[in-house]
Amino acid sequence: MAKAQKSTRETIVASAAKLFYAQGIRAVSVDAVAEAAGVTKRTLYYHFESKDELIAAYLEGRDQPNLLLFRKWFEAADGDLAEKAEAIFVNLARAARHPKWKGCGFLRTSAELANMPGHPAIRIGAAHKKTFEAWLAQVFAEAGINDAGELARQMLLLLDGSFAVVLLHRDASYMESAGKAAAMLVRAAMSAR
Amino acid sequence: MAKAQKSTRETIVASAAKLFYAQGIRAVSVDAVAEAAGVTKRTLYYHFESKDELIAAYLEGRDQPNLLLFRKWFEAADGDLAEKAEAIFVNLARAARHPKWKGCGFLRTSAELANMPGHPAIRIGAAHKKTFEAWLAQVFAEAGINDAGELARQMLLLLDGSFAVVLLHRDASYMESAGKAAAMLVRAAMSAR
DNA sequence: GTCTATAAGCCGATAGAC
DNA sequence: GTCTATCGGCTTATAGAC
Repeated sequence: MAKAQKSTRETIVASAAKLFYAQGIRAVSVDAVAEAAGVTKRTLYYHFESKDELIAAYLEGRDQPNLLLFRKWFEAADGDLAEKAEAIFVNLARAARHPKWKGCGFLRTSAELANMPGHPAIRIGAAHKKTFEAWLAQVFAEAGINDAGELARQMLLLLDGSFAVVLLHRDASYMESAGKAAAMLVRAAMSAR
Repeated sequence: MAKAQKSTRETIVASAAKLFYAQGIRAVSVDAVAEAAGVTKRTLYYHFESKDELIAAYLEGRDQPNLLLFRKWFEAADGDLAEKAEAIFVNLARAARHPKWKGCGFLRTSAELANMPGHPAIRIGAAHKKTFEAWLAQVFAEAGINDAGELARQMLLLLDGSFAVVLLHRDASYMESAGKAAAMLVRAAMSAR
């Protein structure tokens, strides 16, 4: 019952996540994160060696929650494999219509840090997407689809494409188009099985 | 024969484009752009009211060249409609393997400026993608495809998805997967025509 | 572990001369 | 139209007290 009080470190990461996602990595200063967390900058630098480490901690903290959400949407959906796959996009479209939605934090960070390919935050983002892709591939393979890996890649491309396009146009209906395309590709793979 | 010498303004935009694309908008200072262009900051601010205006000019200058490249790739490809569509992805994969490739400047800028939805640079990026989508829709419609608009949207999603995913993983083979998915969707639309 | 205070430098933008 | 010089503020990160 009694939930452990958040540690200072967790408070800082939570504030960083909120600000980095809302405004972007380079647009948010360490000062702003410290102030939002209610600690001084000195305390923040006691817990994190650098801003880069804080960025990495922000994305690290989003990895599992995001993956679980996608799985939940998939598993909760009725219908065949194509409909369950499409459900991810439909749910995402609903989320994207919220005014605070600003795309995918992993992709936006990798876009912002494109000139630092080895940055820890980019590694974490890449690992996150690989985990999602591997989960999809497993689901498709268990359904008896032949080239499950390729289908998983294509669905990932549609998903990340919809993140990018919806962010640019602020039109969540692109996510529904992506879902329809995904469903069509799944059906084609099912019938070729 | 005699090619007009580049105006100061053009020189500045060219330097800005190089630096903004290579390093990101917020990572590049106005000082750096001025120095790369070989002018003082005062001169830069004579030609541009603000950094935001300079960012907009950078993307404005990329609009037509990028669109023309995609059209060229499409038109130069042999084969049916599906193969011509796939050719865009194959050519893009080749470009993406160049070490200086850093994704799509329009999408990266929109990711970086996600907290400023009305920013002129985002408007220019959105218009650019809409023009591309409209061209695709026209090509598909002329081929007699029923829901040409929806197919164009799906292909745009695959294209922009491949920009994002290839930038994150530094693995251009995702573009070839996107191309295969696009070809499959085009073929499905062709046979349902 | 958390504080106050500050270093050392870079940021976007501007003043005024020519 | 381009220059030199500089503004005030913000940046990441650190020193040293408690």
